[in-house]
Amino acid sequence: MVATTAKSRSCEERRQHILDVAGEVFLQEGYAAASMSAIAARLGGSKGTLYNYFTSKTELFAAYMTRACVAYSEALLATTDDETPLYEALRRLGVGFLTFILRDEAMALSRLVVAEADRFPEVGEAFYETGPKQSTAILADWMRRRMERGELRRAEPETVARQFFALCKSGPYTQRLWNVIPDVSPAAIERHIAEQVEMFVAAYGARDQDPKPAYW
Amino acid sequence: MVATTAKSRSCEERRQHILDVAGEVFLQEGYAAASMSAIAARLGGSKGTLYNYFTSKTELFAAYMTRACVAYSEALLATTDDETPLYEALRRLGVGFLTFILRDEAMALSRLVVAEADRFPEVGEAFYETGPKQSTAILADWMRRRMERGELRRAEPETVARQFFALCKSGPYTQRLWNVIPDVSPAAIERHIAEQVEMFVAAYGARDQDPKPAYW
DNA sequence: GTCTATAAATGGATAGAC
DNA sequence: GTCTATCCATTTATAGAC
Repeated sequence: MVATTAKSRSCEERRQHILDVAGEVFLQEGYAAASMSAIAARLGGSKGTLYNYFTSKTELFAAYMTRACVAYSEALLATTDDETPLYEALRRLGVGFLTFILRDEAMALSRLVVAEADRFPEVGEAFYETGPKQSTAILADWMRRRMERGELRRAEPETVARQFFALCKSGPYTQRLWNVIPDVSPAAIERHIAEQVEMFVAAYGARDQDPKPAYW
Repeated sequence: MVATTAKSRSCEERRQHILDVAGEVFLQEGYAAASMSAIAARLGGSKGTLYNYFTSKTELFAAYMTRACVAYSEALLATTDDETPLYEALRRLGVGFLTFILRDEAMALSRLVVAEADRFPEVGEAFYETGPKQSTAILADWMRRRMERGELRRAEPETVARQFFALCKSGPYTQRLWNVIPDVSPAAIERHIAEQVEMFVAAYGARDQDPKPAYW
């Protein structure tokens, strides 16, 4: 059996590899500035091959974005559990979420979605459906269980979940989006989340239960 | 005295007019897809003229963006006053802010800033310095005065201001950024802000003062 | 200063050899 | 299926007439 190079694998594998490479260029250059020539060059192949897998640049872009958005959404589910005390659980959730969306790749994807949502409505749609919508639903469920256990005041769980995410995205994340700060240290993430959890619990925490730990 | 056409005014006026027209194209097409030819065509002039005022496309873009960001920031100052009761004042602030950033032009500018902040660091910088930074400072001052009057709990005013803005930007604004909702009605704005003010006051409102009005 | 015309390069997309 | 070569439109930027 002859050894196969990375290029001559199965059709589906090669297609996925093209999406990987195209994604790098799209994330770095943006849709309009990313050229099929550049993608083919980085791929090591030719434009002809590219057009053999995708009939146009728009199709290639849409294919990459939908795949990327699905992958983006599959990371938050692991951080929610029902045993950890409220303060610590919220802190972990916030740190995990903020760390995740602050990765270079995630930032670039967010920028691309925002930039092209107008001209490619299916991109914004795919991102929302697979990312924020599911994350919010998962967190809302978690909030609802904490409410039923009397740890949080009764309120609309969806709204509460959205507010928590919004608070996490204030500060460092937003400033990174505008590129006014170069990088965010883990310590800065912890500090920011601590502030947000503080406010969140002040608003929704049940008064006589699960008090703020003494070591805070 | 001969009548002057719109084109033959003073050099500075003409320059400003070019920035107006270029801005329309940049906001609609994005930086990379906006061509100097298209701008010249919409201007009614020629590319030669364009290059007489700006030596390159990047210079034209940077000039437009810095001007646009300055204009963007001059709208929030009017809505803060110290006499209105807390609930009503926060509601007005929130509705005014959200209405402002939801305008088509403001949305397009935000998209462009986020999209190009990486490739044009001065754009993100100009936007932040003239917009969010000043807005936050103004609101923080206002929050501090409310704290001194005992209407809000003591806390870091800057942090509190950022949190309030973040809450306003959750929901409808974010969903418009991703283009998953077509438009936001004034009623939807009021409803969203009411929810956010509710949470904000629950977190920071002084317990025994300025209670939530009965008609809420 | 503003125009027309054009240069020089690059874009997306295709044809045809192998 | 993948390559080389090429078409044709469009891009940024410039040259030169008026």
